[in-house]
Amino acid sequence: MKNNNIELLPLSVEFFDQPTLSLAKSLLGCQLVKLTKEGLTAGYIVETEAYIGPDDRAAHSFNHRRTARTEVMYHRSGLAYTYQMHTHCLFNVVSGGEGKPEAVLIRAIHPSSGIELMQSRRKSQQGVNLTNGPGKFTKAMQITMEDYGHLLTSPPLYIAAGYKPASISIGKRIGIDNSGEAAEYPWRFWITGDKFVSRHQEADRVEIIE
DNA sequence: AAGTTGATTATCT
DNA sequence: GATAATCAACTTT
Repeated sequence: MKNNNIELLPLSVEFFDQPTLSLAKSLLGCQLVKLTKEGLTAGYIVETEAYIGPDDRAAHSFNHRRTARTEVMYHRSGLAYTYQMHTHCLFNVVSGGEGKPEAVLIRAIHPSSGIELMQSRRKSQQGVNLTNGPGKFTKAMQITMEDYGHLLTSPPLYIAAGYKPASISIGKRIGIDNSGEAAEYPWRFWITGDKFVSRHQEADRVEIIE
């Protein structure tokens, strides 16, 4: 068995030029590709969350907190925003365009290429635990702070076309209990029924794609 | 000095 | 499968 990656070509930068909520949905089913010296890893994006600052209390850019850390959120759509959370690195796609600090957090991927390499990076885990969480797939794909600010249209890290999900579930975001009413916004999107989704909560709504 | 989440392991069902 | 306890780093003020 081998992994052929013939079709893993980057999407053009225009893809990222759409409203954040729309982009969060459009990213579902796309592939996230990371190229390293050890080889290529890729996976279908199966879970995303939209963060729409400065009015979104859960966003790092809430209240226009423009700092060294959030700086990249104020720039062009399609850049990578990575941030460190204790031992984990979390990965976001910048959206909203120049001057609007918005982003889409990628929470889970479904491996498509380089699975053996991912497993070697996460020895103790197998099956869905390989990549079913925002800190898990970054480790499996070796996405780090070095990717901060990288435009996602070229190696070593980019978004490629994937497949069109049959059904998208929509619900509340995860892990933002302290964010007031922002915690209720239905800004989490996942591919209905995919095993690699990080948490199985009830959807507020399910959209069937034609 | 305070604020910020997710991964892992263990335990019990 | 679900839940609870525990562990770990960096950014901003």
